Amino acid sequence: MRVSKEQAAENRARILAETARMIREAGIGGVGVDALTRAAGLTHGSLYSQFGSKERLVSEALAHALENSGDKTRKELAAGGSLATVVARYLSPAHRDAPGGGCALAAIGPEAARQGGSVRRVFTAGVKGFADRLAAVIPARGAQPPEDAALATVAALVGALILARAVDDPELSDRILTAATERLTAADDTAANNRPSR
Amino acid sequence: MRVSKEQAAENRARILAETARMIREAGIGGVGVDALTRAAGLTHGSLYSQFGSKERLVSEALAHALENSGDKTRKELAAGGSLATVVARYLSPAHRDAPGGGCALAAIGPEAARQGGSVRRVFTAGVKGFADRLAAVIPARGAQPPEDAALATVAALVGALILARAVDDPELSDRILTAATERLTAADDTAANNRPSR
DNA sequence: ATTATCTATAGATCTATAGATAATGC
DNA sequence: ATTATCTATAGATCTATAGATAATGC
Repeated sequence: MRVSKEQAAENRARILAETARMIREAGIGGVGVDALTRAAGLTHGSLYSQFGSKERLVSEALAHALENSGDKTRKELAAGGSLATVVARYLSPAHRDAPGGGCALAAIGPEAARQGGSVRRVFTAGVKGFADRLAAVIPARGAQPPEDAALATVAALVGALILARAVDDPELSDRILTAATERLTAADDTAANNRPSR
Repeated sequence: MRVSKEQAAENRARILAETARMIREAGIGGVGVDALTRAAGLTHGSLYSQFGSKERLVSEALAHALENSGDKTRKELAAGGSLATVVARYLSPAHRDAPGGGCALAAIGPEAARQGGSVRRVFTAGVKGFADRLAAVIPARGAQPPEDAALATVAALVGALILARAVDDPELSDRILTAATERLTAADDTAANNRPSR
């Protein structure tokens, strides 16, 4: 059953969107090609003519997910948001409880290290992109250049979100989020503390 | 072929040790019961009489791995080490490059959130234990109680290790480790900066 | 007699491929 | 004629169970 060019493009977009969601929810190894294509209303056979392999589909879906997250941050900052704005959203209970639409870095983290080249490439670009965006708004602190401070901040954000999701104690989970938020936004205070008080 | 009590205990210990290593290297979903038992020189059938299920084996192996890591930190601190000592080891290239013997929190992170109750329980205890150990040596900073500062530190450590392992750019990987190390050990400076200089 | 381990196997599920189908787009 | 999708299937691999085996420990 052939389908119109637009229909095919729509199908492709739907597979990508569903895959982006499902791999963040279940992990890359946690979903099979059958579940991925079925979620888009297709059969698994069609995946191979469109993407060639599961890994290629996954790397494209990962890129899709990271672009969406990047857009979110960019818009937030363009609208006058600060580092604290981004941190507050990233470490919110809402983000913790909805991994399917959230940060892919925190969703697949260690699994990414075990994937093929295309997935790792996309993941690496995602880390760089996130850090670059934060570097532009990060307050200077000590001798550390903003690029390094931004990398450390990305790591702290990802780590806190991962732990908050993994622990089975809701109170501890909340505390991880608030403690990391305080720590990351107290950077402003630190800079202020180093200046003479007014 | 029955085997002596001691032999059986040895076999059990060997399965646990191999599983602890293999799940940190490949993830929980990344190794099957056949590979796990074969690494200990047994067949997969024997696993079910000893542990009953893969999940039970995995949660015991995870506990084993986290105990070993805890011992490492405890010894370091007992020998006069500071927070900086622990951070330097945790964020060393050696730890990054040897996940099989390293921190299980960073090795299975997001996957833990998708596991059954016993695995999540052990993981949660691991996070608490690590934070407790660090809280005892963490320098006071601002209004944040040491317990919260310790949680934020654990999150930053885990996140940095995960990202350093996942990116495929060796320079970026090193920079993530050094940037996070600086950020976490600069806490001492911060406290010092808040005091009158001598 | 008990039991740790092995062998054999069931039943799912996984990725991938080959060939058929049927509608599009020339 | 081209091609997006489906059906059927191959070949691995996965977790788990049942029953046999053979040595221990009473």
